[in-house]
Amino acid sequence: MGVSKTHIFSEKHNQVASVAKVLSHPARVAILEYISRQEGCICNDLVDEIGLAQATISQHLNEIKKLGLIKGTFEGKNLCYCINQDTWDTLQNLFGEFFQNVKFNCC
Amino acid sequence: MGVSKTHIFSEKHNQVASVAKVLSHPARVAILEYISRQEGCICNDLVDEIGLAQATISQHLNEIKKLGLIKGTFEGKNLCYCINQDTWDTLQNLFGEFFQNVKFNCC
DNA sequence: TATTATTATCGTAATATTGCGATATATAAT
DNA sequence: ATTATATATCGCAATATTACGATAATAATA
Repeated sequence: MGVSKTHIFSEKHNQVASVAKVLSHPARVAILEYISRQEGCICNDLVDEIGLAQATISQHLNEIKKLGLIKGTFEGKNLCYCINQDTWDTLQNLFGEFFQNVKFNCC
Repeated sequence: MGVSKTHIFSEKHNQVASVAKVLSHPARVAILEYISRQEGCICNDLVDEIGLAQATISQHLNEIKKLGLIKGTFEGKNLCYCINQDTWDTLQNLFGEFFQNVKFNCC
């Protein structure tokens, strides 16, 4: 049928999956790292840096934004995206805990 | 066009994305946690535990296996899946580093 | 070797993702 | 207000993922 049955899984498992989904495309991983290296990055730079069309970059940015991992503010006529530290910490912990728990419980 | 341009990204970024992809479905997150809680788990248990068809569980297991996160051995007539500690550690580090680096570099 | 139980694979339908060109919207400067 | 530049959204085509029933393969036991 092709439609994920998210309702049969726990809140936690769905959360981990949601975070992972955003990181499951190399473009988004690259975007996040690039943003973190700049002090505020400009979307147009990303188009050159990453090598995908502007529309595609915008789409990827939107998926990252939906998770709350980045926030953008206008500086002059450019949009400056920045890592949202609070969300980042939360998701890092969520993920770290999952990895640690599974490892800890393992046979 | 709908085909990911993995070749334009760095090895590291593709690796992170590959790991994340496996964790990007709640069923696989749930499977990994369940396996870690048992000492060796049986695939048939998973069908009851998770609530997806046997064929679907098998598919998900295969994707986890392709990453090397689990290994299965036969015990009696049942397949016992176990977390592959080595791979787990490696991927945990890969992921942890990415999270940490981005946070560290952030404005 | 036949039987039974477990797991994997095949085929297929539904849905989701990726990518891009075209176009719309938004902001700054003129 | 008009123009120029930056970013977002729309529409579409190609491909990938998810799920399942049916069936094949595998392993233990009778």
